[in-house]
Amino acid sequence: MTKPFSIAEVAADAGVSPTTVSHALSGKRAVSKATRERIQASVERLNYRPNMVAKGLRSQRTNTIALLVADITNPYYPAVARSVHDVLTKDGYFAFIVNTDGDPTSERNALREMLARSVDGVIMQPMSTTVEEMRSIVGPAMPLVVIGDKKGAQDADQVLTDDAMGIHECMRYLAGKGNTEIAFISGPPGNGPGDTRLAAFRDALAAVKLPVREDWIDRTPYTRDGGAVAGMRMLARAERPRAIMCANDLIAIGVMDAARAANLRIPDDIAIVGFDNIETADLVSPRLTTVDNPAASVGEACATALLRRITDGRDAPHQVIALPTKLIARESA
Amino acid sequence: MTKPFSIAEVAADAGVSPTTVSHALSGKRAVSKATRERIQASVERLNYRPNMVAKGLRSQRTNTIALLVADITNPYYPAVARSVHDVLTKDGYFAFIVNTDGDPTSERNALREMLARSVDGVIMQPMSTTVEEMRSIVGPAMPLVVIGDKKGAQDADQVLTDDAMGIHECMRYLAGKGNTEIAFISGPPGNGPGDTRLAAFRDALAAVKLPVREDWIDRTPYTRDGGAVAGMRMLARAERPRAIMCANDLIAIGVMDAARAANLRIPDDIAIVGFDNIETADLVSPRLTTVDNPAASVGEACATALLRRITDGRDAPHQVIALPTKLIARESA
DNA sequence: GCACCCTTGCAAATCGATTTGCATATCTTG
DNA sequence: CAAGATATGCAAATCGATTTGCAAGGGTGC
Repeated sequence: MTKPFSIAEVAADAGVSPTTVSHALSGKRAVSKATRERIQASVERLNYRPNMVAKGLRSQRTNTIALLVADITNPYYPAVARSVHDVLTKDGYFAFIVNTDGDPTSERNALREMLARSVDGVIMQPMSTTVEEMRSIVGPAMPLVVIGDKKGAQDADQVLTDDAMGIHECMRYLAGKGNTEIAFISGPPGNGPGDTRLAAFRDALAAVKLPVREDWIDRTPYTRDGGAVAGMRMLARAERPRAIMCANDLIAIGVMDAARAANLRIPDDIAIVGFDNIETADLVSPRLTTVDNPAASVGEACATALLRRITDGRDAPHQVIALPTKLIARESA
Repeated sequence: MTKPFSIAEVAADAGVSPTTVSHALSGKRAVSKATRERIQASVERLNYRPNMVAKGLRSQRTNTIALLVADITNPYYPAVARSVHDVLTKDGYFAFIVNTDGDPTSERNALREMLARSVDGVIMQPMSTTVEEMRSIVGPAMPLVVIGDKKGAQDADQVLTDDAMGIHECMRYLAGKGNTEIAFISGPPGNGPGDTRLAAFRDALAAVKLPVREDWIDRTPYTRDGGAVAGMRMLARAERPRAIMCANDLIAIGVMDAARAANLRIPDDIAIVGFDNIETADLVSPRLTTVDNPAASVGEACATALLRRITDGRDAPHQVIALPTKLIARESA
């Protein structure tokens, strides 16, 4: 065969109508044992599987969801994607994974494309788009789970990590070791995790009674290269901080590159801490002190919340799932 | 609105028939300028986008492909996935990414599921399934690009890396440094890259006139943990090799863990080399000597080949794209 | 033996977009 | 100005599965 068999062919083969085949397979209406077995035999012989596109059109359910991330190349996202995948697969769902690069236009386009594809739901970590804008694109009925943005909880279910918790712990740790001159390198401004973490950083510094120096706050793309560039910028300042916290581990690794290039010892000359605790953080040298972001739990929570929203419908109460973060003290700070 | 608008609603709004809207949008039949503009205005006002599910059912083209990988958590795959994504997006395609864990049942199920979803094509790195079996599942018409398996080129387009090239170079390098006792830790047996690489290893040893010791050949899952386990096993042998080549970088990193745990210095006591050259390879300490597997080029080649196959149809000549690999000599060997 | 119910099966409508066949309106051209 | 060509629009069929409404066959009870 050059094309999968249709229900009509199964019906013909079994000598019944397509209706009966459908009922026999779905069990929505009784079908005599004899007929059912005959149909079953035909199904197996022809290797029939219902066409999900047709099914999706009729039932308005595609068993498909969208996972929108900034860049799958950042190891944090595969970890999320993997547990999302594992939860979904059990229920027969599959995911489109789309990279948006955190770009507002890409984010919106991706949302529109996914809507046009009738996905049953969307999981997204917005970088440049507010939850309200997202909602306005996908319409009020689309199940939507947003990673890590407390704002807009009325427009979407939320899975948020308590970034402030880990960052406070981190600042206490740094201050406890005598660090008073601490910089922060965040991601690009917008609606991404960098903003949340920067805000938490400001709070945390205040909590340990340290001043915030605006000239020690920088922003750069969430990549190793971005970190290297911002790191060089930071370390080239006339007054240079003694510690740098970064919005994610990739930036921190880039800053380590910059520190090495500037012949600075880590952590003696410059302490560096990251955020996420990606696998690599434990592998670099010196091993990166960072805040653990439980990617697998985030993914699992997102997928579970989304599936629940899909089955419960839009009137079910909003879900807000908060996950803890914690400092992982290693060698870089 | 609680649901996207349909072509019928656009037609009603513009005061024409759905047919005319379709023709106006596709340009397959002339539509007077006035009508066309009126339709365009309605489209924009209602924010109409054609329903891809309906379109897919009618046209038998979903603008969707499947990317089947063993485990998206292995950094090699995100690198491939990213360039696949970038090529596809330009042409309005999106990808399901499915993890198979290299398990034969999962691989087959995934193929069947993707077939049922009418994807326009499949990119897969098979681990336990032959190309022939894959072809028998998806049928003769499905565009299929396989990563790295020379066998079965009559059943699918191929993107293969010349693993033997890098491995020969590596053995020459190792032998040149005086290593004569070299082990190989491969992946699970089946149809995956480990088999190809192990075969190349045997050839390469012979080429540098070194004997192959069967007790220095082991197999383990393609993960860091797998590498750690096999590494411990290997290093606990009465006669222990002086160098270990691994089927991928993750295994190599696990072997480094094992070496450290056994208080062995790398590379002095035990040289370790990996395969893939994932980002992390350059970050671990000591920096991992490995064979570069050009993931981005692989992804790009896969996506390009698949799109071409989709547009050219199944009678177009088979594509076999070979990409070079090369030794990246760093510190671990 | 009649009425009623339950089981089982089918025809037809539906989801939304595309496309073919047909019909009308407009335009050329000799 | 007649006739053929061209432009433009619509109704209906189609893709494949689901589901509703209808009907026939079989069985039961009184």
